[in-house]
Amino acid sequence: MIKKFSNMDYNQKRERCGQYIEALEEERRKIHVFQRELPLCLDLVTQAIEACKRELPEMTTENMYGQPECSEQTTGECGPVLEQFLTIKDSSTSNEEEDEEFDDEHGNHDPDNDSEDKNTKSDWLKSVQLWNQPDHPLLPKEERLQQETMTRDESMRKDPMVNGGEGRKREAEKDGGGGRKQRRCWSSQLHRRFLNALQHLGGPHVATPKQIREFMKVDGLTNDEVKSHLQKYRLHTRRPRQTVPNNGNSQTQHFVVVGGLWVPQSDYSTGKTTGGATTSSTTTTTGIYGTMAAPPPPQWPSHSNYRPSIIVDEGSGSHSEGVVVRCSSPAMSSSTRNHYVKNN
DNA sequence: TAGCGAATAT
DNA sequence: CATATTCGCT
Repeated sequence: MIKKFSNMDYNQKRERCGQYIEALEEERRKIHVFQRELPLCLDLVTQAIEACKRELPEMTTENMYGQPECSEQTTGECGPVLEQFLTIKDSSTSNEEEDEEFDDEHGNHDPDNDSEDKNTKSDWLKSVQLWNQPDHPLLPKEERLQQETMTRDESMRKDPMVNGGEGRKREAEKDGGGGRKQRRCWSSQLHRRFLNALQHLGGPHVATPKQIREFMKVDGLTNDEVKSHLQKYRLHTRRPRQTVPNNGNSQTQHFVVVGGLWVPQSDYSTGKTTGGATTSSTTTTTGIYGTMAAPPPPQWPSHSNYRPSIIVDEGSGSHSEGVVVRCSSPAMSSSTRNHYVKNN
């Protein structure tokens, strides 16, 4: 008798807890958009979720969240994350092609990052070490890896020189200017840092190569490389429109301003309860470029795969190193670089 | 001079 | 294509 009752009670409890977790997860999904503005908030919710889950070991162990935290370096303690992110592709030494993709949580498909993660096989077994500088005069220093979701697979990566050998040295100075620079391969890690930098600096059009480079804190990375990459990035993000035959589904994405942030309407409105995938990232051809936010041009192209995520505001004062605090109100464009896109 | 962006070269 | 390098400008 009693037993049965308590059992039932337990079940009820479990159910309630499950619901609670669901609710929390939903909240988390919502605020995920503001990840950069409210990192702690996100963290808190995440932790709450995890705590709840721990309490219910018996629950359908759908461990969706590997280890959501530390997705961004935002908070100060992380400090400058120096790593050897660079990778010089040496045609022959195959092993690159790394894709580690899964920085941000996996459990929920955030429409934003989603575009980035997709097409990646996320095998990242090979991963590691982007940009080997066999020279290794460079910093052996490295902080705790940030966006590593290393749970038990942290094994790899972090061994900067395990890959194919190749004893290239940087022929920088002396040489006098004969040889071209090594082709730098922007690994996804590196690119992600780049993206982060962009976000924190206010978008591809306001961040300057130098700032970006400094923000990334990737050793060995030069201004020119960043500049070049930025250029490419801008070109890609410029107008993703038209290109795709626009399959009749003129997705009128509306963006609205929330607390100074541009955000796709569908992201925070819609009372979607669980399904997550509101914005069916349609034909996001954007690939890795898609993740980025750009300052909303005077009139945003209504139907484009190009969706902004967040324009920094940088409220969290980690160590600001020249972080440009910029409010992304539509009216902002005026002042400094008022020419984003020369509307042609 | 340094930095940026665009154009151009590889 | 994705980088690298050059060029013109501020």
